[in-house]
Amino acid sequence: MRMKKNTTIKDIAKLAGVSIGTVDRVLHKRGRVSEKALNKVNEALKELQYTPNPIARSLRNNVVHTIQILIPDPKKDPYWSPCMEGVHELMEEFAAFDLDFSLHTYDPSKPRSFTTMGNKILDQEPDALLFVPLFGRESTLLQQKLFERNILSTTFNSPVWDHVHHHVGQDLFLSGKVGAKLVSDLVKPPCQVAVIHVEETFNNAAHMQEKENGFRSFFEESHPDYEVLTFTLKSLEVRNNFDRVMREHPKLEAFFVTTSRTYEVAESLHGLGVTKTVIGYDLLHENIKCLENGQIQFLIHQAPKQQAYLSLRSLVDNLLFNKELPQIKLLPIDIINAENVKSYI
Amino acid sequence: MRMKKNTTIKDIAKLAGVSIGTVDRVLHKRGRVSEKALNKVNEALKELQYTPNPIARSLRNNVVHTIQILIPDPKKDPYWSPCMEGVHELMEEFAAFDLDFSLHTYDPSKPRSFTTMGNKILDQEPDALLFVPLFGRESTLLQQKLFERNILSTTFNSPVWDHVHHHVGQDLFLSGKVGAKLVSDLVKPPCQVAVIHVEETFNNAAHMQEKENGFRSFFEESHPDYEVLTFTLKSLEVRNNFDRVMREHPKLEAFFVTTSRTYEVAESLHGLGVTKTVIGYDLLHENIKCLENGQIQFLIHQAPKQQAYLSLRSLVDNLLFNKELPQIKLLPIDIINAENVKSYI
DNA sequence: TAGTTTTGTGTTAACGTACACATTTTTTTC
DNA sequence: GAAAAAAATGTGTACGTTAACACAAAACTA
Repeated sequence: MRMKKNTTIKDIAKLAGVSIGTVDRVLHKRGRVSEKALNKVNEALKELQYTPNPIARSLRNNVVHTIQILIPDPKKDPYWSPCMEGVHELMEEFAAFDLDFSLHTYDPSKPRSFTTMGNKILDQEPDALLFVPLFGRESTLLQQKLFERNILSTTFNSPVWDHVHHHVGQDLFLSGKVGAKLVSDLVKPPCQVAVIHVEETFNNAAHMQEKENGFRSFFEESHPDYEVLTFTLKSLEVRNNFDRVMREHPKLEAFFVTTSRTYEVAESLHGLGVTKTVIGYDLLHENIKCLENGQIQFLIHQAPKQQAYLSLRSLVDNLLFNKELPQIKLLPIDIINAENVKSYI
Repeated sequence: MRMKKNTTIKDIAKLAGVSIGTVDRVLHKRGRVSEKALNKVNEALKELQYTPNPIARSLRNNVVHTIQILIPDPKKDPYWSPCMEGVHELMEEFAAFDLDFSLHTYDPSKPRSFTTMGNKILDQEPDALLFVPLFGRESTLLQQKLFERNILSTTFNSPVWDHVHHHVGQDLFLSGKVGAKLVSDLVKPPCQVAVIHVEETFNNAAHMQEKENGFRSFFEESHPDYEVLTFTLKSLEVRNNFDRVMREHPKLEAFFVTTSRTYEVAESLHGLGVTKTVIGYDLLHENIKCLENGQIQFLIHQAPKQQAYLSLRSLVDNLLFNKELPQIKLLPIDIINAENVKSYI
């Protein structure tokens, strides 16, 4: 079945009775075309519904694009290791293209390391930068500099609150509500439930706060007979001092952990010999283990790998094929339990 | 912007001290190359890590590929309408390429209409066919003919059990287990729970049976104090005779509906004035409404749009860029409740 | 040894786009 | 109305891959 091929500038040129050079000048609005020719070309263009062939175009535009990537170090926090995978997957997929990737990491507990690496990257004048804006102030600053220097950029995971250009992530407020809904399925009122923020340093605060807001709003709006408490703990405190929390609040029935350290809460509870409801975030190895042995009931999957892949992909599609960069892409909030977890890994 | 470009056939030729023609003959194993030249080229190939530029290749291989698509008619069953979207999305994305798509539908309740359309498609000798193999026997037959005629094909949603070539779908057995796990979270033993197969005609039987098997296995393996009953009902029976089921089985606490007609069960229960747990499949409009007003607790998302998109995408990637066609791609089993549903639509 | 086939090799023309450059046509200037 | 300037248009080449083609050298025939 040899159907019609797509129309090319040659077809347009023939129909309009001009040369391909003239058609090209019309297409790229570079002037030097008489009004008469312009009209004829435009008519032909409309009649044949021309769409440029992106393949030929990118073959011709034979430039090496440099893309830099700046994400938190997976060695410091295993949450980021799927991002690495996503990035590498894309890099392999596009290995045959003239793209020059460089991958940098920063310490997720040290804003300074973010800024330092950011500046180093700016010096290299890349075509595009993908980064995780963990720290609000520092990220806004970087974003501004990128904008000034006309460097394309996309963020993922944590949004930059001031100047959002392009972002891939999740609706964190809604994510908190999802957690709340699951809690309300599992424990019945009246009772106390807790929001627990576990983090070495209380950075990434906005991120966790959004989740808490969503969580609380669910109960305030439609389930007032739950009492919601909030605890902000360091990782060490969870492991060593959790008995105090339980002694002081014996009526706590469920725990909503806003970070990937959910397993620490689950393990502490297990260590204390109590069986409570625990809901948290992310498919870390430790979390999955707790999920499977019943110490965690649900996890919310933030799909870091997909976030990294998709955000990088949109940059690549833009550079290579001139596809439009989407402003904000919100990924689904996946609910994970002991059964469907297998289908996610 | 000025880093090393990827190595081309020309670089290989220069390093090996031969012409690009010779290199090409080596790459495509078309003979007419002396042993000496072959060795030199192979060495150069290894040294420079050559990967062919897929863009230049597909520009050169300027053929119109015809791809036919055969899916159930969304007018007969709205479950299929996201598939349409997925297909159209891909078609737009690849509009600029020389691909000739044609979209055909069949009546999901009439195996004959599947076979008829299938034969019509075979007559056109397409390069590739994407189809939903709803009917086991008929699909196997079509699959065989496709194989004989060397027509590329991919299936999605329902697997062909005999000759699986390439398939995108979900693990239906696991899907049933997920439903069971959710049921066990919401209703406490001892009690009765029901598997309900709702379908006009009992086609697609294997599909539903797999889900039931998974569901039952969960309880048999680890939760023996639930009693599982199975009902196979026509849509009309659900609407008119559901009171009989409830009268005969007053201890039924939860319902696991294996098809997208979950809302019919939920609405019947609501009509009878009883509040029970209902878990089912798919993000139909009606199902979402029931989810939001509490008549359905959970839905399992089969991601028909993604299935259609990804399966078609793998065909396109193969034809256009010679990417390998994956044998089986299993998508995650998404759990949907009244909150996270917003993030999926 | 001349004539024929086989085998190895390099050259070249596409594919569709984009842009520099050459060439033609039109307009301006004196 | 001829020369110069400006504007409009056409031509050629490159991007990397592929395959048909041309041509030479070697290997066979008779």
